[in-house]
Amino acid sequence: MASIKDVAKLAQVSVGSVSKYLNGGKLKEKTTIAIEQAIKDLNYEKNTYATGLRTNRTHTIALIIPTIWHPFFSELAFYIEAELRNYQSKLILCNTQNNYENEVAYISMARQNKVDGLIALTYSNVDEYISSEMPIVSIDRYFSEKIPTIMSDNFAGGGLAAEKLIQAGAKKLAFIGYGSIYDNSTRDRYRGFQAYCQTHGIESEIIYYEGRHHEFNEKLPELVQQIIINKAVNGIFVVNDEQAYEVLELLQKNKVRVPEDVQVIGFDGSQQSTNIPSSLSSIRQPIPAIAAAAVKCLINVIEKKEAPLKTILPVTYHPGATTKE
Amino acid sequence: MASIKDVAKLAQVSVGSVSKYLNGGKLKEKTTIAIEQAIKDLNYEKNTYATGLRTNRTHTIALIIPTIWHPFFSELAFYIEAELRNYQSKLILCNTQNNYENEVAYISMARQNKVDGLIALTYSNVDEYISSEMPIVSIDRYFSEKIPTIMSDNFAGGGLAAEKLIQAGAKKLAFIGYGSIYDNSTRDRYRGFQAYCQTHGIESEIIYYEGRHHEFNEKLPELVQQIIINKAVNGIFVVNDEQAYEVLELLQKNKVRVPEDVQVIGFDGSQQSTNIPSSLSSIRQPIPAIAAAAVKCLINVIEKKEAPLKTILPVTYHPGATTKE
DNA sequence: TTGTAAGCGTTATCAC
DNA sequence: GTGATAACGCTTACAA
Repeated sequence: MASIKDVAKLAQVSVGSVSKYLNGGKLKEKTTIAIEQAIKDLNYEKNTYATGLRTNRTHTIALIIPTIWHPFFSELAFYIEAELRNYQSKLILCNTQNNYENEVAYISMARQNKVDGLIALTYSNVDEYISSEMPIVSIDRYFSEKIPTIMSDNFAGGGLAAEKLIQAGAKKLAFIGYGSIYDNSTRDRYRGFQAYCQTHGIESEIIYYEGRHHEFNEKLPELVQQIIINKAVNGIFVVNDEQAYEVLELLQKNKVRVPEDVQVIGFDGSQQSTNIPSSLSSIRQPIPAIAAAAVKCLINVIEKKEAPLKTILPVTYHPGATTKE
Repeated sequence: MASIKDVAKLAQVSVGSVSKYLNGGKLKEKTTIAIEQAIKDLNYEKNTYATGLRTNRTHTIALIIPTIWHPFFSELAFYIEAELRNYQSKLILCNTQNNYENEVAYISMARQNKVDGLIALTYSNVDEYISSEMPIVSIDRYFSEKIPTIMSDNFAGGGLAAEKLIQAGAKKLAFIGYGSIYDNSTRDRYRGFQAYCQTHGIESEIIYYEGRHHEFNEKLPELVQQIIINKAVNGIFVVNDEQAYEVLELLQKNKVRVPEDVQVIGFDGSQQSTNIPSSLSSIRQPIPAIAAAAVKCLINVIEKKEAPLKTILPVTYHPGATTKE
């Protein structure tokens, strides 16, 4: 592997000049040409690690998500990676699998100088590991005053779901969902939902389980029975698409027809790039916009420029086959 | 950020000793304790870039795929990333978006010392960019004698699809698919299919389009009409799940009932980690095994140990709602 | 405009 | 066992 020294020698100039050339400095045309020729001849490529060691900038950022194996996160990762290319930066993928140790390990990577910064989507309490030194942007979860956060307008999304269910003829509504203690975004979903119902005098149930995914899933059959049988609910807003599919299945088991008897709206609306049919009505998060905002924000933090502490992006309603009309 | 020098000074030993400690060498107990204390006090972490510069090993590998925003690739990436953790290595995610320039850019990353090796899933003709110096493992595509390849048993999968269609009562079969000129894996799918049909005296049509995704998609409506209307085919094996969904949609438009009139089997069978209902019958690739084999193989190549040049892994049939019984 | 040389944080090779 | 020290490939003053 050719180094900058080899280039300098072949071009008969100094390493300083080659370095200047590589970093866009001004040189005599003759020098420039000689260097370019030498680079070509030697098939020279800059060693990232030497540069990183010297400059403390690696043009690599880490994306921390629960799992890439999920339509929402894979779409998000897709757009973030694409966006990073505009900044000549690479993406290190970190699946935490909701494992606290994994999260901490990945966050400490930043301290080892492996990455310039972090984009994190986590619901664990990792605050203490996030030093204020380290450039970080959070998606969906609000950490503290100092960490810029990008999120969808969950509150408005909740309201939109209620509105659409009512417009579609539902009379009695319910929200079903869960979230961690640190998760404000899912709370905002039902708060928006609730606010809409109160303002418009609509009967509604709120079922919010504070805890983990699988615990919630265990309770779900009972909850669904409850609101359908006992409460005569005919419009359900579910905290996310994944759980909405779960609810749909349970409704089917209970011989409830969707959308004839009960209508259902989910949240996320991440699409398959493939055309796997997605029939669920959903409140769609603006994933490309989230990705763009997160990357731009992080780059600004890294370069110590101004970055907005809170970015809230509008959601849209995406009708499917689980609502009428 | 504390460096090894700071640790040495605080522990009142030399940097050499600290380095030896960090890399598992033997030291007097007293020295060890002093170093451990200093590391703790200073919150010291090794600088990856200095190590990388010195050792030419970065514990980072790049995964090159068309797009992470696809169930098959996101499942693959999930398992690869998880597997890499066993080797203390990180994953850089590279979406080529089927763009040749992107692929080349990512491959050249390896030469810049940014990654120890590459796991590539690409159908472009990037051979020339892949120097023999660089550790690389290919998934699904066979490059050359020198590059280890991991693939599913596509040939057997094709045969399995034919067998299952026949078992389910189909009488006249067809294969529909496409692939790039360099793509042998999709070819093997129909070859296995064809071989089964010939061996068992089954009437079959093979439609294989050599070219790109979107071109094939344009032709698809015509092709489907052809085999349904003119050829009276009642069992279709489609080259992958994505296209199979496309075919299902076209059948529906043509008022053909699935599976009553025509049965369909896809290929890939990647599941959603979420429970989005997947109703397509499919030949499932063993994604976790592919991931494990690819990582192990790459690590061996990097460490200049023996690695198998060809690994072929068994597929399974995953019945859904698009076949009878 | 160009060259020289120090130094980034490690590892590794020597002596001691 | 331990301590100096050169070297990895690059950037960046500073000198020429």
